[in-house]
Amino acid sequence: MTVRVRFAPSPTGYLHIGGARTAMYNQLFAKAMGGKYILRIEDTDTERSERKFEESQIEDLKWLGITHDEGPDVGGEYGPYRQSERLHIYKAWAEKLIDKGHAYHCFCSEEELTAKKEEAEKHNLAPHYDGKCRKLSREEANARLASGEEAVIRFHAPQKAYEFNDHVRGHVVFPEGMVGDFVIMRANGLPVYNYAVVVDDASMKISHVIRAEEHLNNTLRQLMLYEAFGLTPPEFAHASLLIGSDRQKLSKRHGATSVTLYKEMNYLPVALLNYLCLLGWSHPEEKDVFDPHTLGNLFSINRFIKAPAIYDVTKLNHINGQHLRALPIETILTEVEKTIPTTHPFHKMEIDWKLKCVGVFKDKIDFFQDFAKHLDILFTTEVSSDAEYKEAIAWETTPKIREYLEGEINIAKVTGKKFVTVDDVNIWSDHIKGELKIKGKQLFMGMRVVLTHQAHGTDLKFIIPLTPIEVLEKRIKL
RNA sequence: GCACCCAUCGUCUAGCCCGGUCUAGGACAUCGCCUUUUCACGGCGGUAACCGGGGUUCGAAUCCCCGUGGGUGUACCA
Repeated sequence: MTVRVRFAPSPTGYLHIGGARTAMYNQLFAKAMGGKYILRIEDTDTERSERKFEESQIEDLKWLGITHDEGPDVGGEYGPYRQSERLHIYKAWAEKLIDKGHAYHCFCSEEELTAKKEEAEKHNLAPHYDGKCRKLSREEANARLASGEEAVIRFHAPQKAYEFNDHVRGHVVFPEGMVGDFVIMRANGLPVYNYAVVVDDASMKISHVIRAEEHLNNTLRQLMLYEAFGLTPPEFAHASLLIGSDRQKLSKRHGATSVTLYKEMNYLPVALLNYLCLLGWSHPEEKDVFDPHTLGNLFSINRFIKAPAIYDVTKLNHINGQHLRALPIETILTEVEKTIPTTHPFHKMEIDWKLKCVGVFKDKIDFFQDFAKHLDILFTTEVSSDAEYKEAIAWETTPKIREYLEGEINIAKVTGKKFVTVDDVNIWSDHIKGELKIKGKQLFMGMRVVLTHQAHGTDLKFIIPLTPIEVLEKRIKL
């Protein structure tokens, strides 16, 4: 059997991270099985659907590297891939259902329906449709339709138990009577989700449906529909839900939930994917930093976890740092430069200097934009106000260090040096140790405080050779 | 209300299907130590979990039942 899977978002907003995860699982599964991954746009909710959201979702998917084999933008032999363009199919299939007696037109008004529903709820009964219009003859229904009366098409739900084997939930049983006759075609001629999904999945030859657990209950209606059409349902895998720290389904109020936002915050797409992949699925070798795209056959549908996962950015940030550090130094430079203000002296430096600079600071950052703030130690002449700095500057040994270093820096300046070298720094500390007899904390902190105006920071051997001599000169005089 | 699903460190999880090798492993976070003394990276180590109760069994995180808690669904939304 050829594996065909799909991701079917509604273009009612930006791509949600939960959706991105589902899309990734589908694509990964298709790749592992040598199958096809299809993108279908479920835009039957005309009130909320917008083309711009479809476009932005496709763009975000592309940013994440989740590319589809068939879809509205790339075509394919099972199109169209937008539900709004498949209306004739839903209509035709609905006619088949009516012919076979599995569906019927329903003329009940909304008021009538809500009244009955409230009544049922009052008696603690399931608010199922009572089947009033089911009793209408075909002729009668057609006559009312011809007279211009509005009607929906309802599916005659069989009253019996259904069961299926879910790849992550196992054997799931839906007892008899869970749902009543439900609407499959609205009065405006548009199909309802549970129906459209079945028609599309069947006609697009979808073999496996991998989606989030919120759809588990929907499977019942879909099973009924497959049965009525005389079709074999696809295989199902309901992955656990992504939830917030309050254990509720992840939504906007939980903070950044759209992929677009992560893109704007400069997250690495591979890091987002990596983190999302691990929420509800585990690597067979227990790896936690990897590129999901390279998983290959390692991606197994058997490694989904049933329990919902709380989405928490802390670990995502760490993974982002891991992926960032693994990047070639030239790439980091390019990305980092984009985040530094254009007027910053960094941009005027030589390429070798920049590369060295990135080499020194990349281990300290999880995000490209964190780089810029580390640059202060190389350029600023401001003085730290923290207590440790004040303490070190007040030691009686510190002025001696300052005096000696001032001379050294002047010599360097006069000889035309733009930067001092690592060797210079080593010679300085040797001199201070040997001639000035200052050692230990007084030595290192003293040098640091005098040369950087800070009590803490990266190893002096790395930062001093990167600091412009004019900056050192200014600092030493203070 | 009813139906379905779920339940291992604070968080993500391994182990559960095929009971013993689990005094429950890893990662994030946190705490401590190490790396010519500071920050970071890294390394080492610590704190920290099988929801409760029954049962089956020589033996249960693993199998069964009940309870509790949480979630999802119950639309002419998807």
